[in-house]
Amino acid sequence: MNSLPATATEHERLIRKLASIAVLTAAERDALAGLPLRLRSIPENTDLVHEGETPSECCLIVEGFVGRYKLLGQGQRQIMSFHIPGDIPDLHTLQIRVMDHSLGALAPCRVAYIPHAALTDLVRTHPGLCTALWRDTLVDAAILREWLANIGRRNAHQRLAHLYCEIYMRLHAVGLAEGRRFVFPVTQAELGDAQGLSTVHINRVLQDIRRDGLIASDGTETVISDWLRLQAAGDFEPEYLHLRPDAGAEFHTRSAISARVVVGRASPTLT
Amino acid sequence: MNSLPATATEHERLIRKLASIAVLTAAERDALAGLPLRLRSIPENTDLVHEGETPSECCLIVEGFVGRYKLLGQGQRQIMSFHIPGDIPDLHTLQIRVMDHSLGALAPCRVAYIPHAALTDLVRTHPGLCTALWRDTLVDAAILREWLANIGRRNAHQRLAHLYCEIYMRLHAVGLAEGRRFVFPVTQAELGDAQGLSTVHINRVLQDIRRDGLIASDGTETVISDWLRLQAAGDFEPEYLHLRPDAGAEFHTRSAISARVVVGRASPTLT
DNA sequence: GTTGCCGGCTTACATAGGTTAAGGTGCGGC
DNA sequence: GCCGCACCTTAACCTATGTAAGCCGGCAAC
Repeated sequence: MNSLPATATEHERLIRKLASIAVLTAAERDALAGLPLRLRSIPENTDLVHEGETPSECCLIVEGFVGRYKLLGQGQRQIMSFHIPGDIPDLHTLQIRVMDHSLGALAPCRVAYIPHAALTDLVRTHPGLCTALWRDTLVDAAILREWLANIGRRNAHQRLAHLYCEIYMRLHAVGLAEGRRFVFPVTQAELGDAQGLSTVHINRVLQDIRRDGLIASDGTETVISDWLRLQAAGDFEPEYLHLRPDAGAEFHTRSAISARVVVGRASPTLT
Repeated sequence: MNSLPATATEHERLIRKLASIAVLTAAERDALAGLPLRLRSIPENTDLVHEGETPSECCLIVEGFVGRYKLLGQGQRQIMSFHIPGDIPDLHTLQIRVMDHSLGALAPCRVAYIPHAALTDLVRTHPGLCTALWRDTLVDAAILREWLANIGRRNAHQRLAHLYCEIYMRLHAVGLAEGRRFVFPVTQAELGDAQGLSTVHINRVLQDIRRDGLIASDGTETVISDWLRLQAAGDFEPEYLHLRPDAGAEFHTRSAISARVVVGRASPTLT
């Protein structure tokens, strides 16, 4: 339950996300800002939606961290994507009614539910938003393809390095990274289920990567210690994220980040 | 080059495919039948489109077999999907201009190119087709998710069994399987690149699967010898394909298939 | 303050699948 | 009728990663 008042910030999350992958007109931003939202808090390790359901609303993640996963025959779990604030991980239910997988909160979340009807109205009256939302589902698929390549053809060290690069860039693009620092509240077991590895091996490799000075973590936050070497280690090339060239720039002015940057001379440019 | 005359059959392929995942009105079928197509023959091992390009047409596969792949840093290749006649594997370029991967002919193909402009007109005038095409890209993504689970969490035997189940059902749904028999013109090296395995291991496992009497092949054609055990071996559940319940039924009347069914008492029902 | 649990960490051992290399087969080209 | 080239097959050996088990520290519940 836990109903919270809907303030502008929830809509802002969505607008930021869509603006990171598409150009939005003022009218389109207004239309998005007018969407009816029903807010809820979701505790950790709870499903937002699960396999087999045919929801009549979509979930906009406002705060927290969500994983898309399937449970397989032998009790194994495969996590197929991570979702961050601004994402609508079940947007596809607009077109494909029945969920073929589940969405679970990996950290405590605030979620805004949007009725399907409101979204279908929106895309009917604003073809540009139809394009933007379709595009969003396609970017999701592009990320999925990269994950497939990651798991299919890269070794454990490359996989993890690649994943950290991706998460960092996506958080950065919606203003959720400060310098090279961000929170990524995922257990080693979850990393294993996402990467097709055992938690023991995740632990081994994570330690290697930290020992090599590529990433560091102080409890809740993760820091990229050497962005260039991390990209090289992960064979990472960000084109597949299809971010607009300046995505996230507005959240990362010199003054905005200087306050909390702690490690290194982290510059906000991403090359 | 090799321009061929456009007959009704090319449009029919597309209509069959979309009808397998969505309900089409007569007007929508007509609109699809009116699409301008530019036909070409593509030899084996040739790219239809490749990474980095920004095509202004989409490719409808009329005949043959296409693979979507990426080349990774160390010269490895990951095949991310197989595409069959009726598919438009680069439909996403309508919304995301630049290709982040390549499409290559795994067998000699006949391909019909459709100008982006014709498709954007189509979706503007026929919202139902916009829905159907969006849905098509989402079904593609659903298949991709299943592949991720396959590669991430299943062993080589399960992966291959699962793949054969999927290919069979997809071909069946568009009328390209005869009983339990179909052509799947893919080398063991390509299977390896699709499944994240070496070709040596593909060979080992394929022989096991044949020895166990799950599939058989007589040169160019593949036969599913034991559909129930193959599904069990692959932990296969077809919901993720989001096929309409009767997809393919019209191509598989009793008389239509009985002529060429050879192995077992292959019945066309899929349970 | 104690208890219990979860998440991180370690170790010892086991195996699925990779690598390399070589021989076989069929087929299109000359 | 032979050559060369894809593709398949087999073998020997190796290693990345899995499995099973247990320890430790922190934190929430009582």
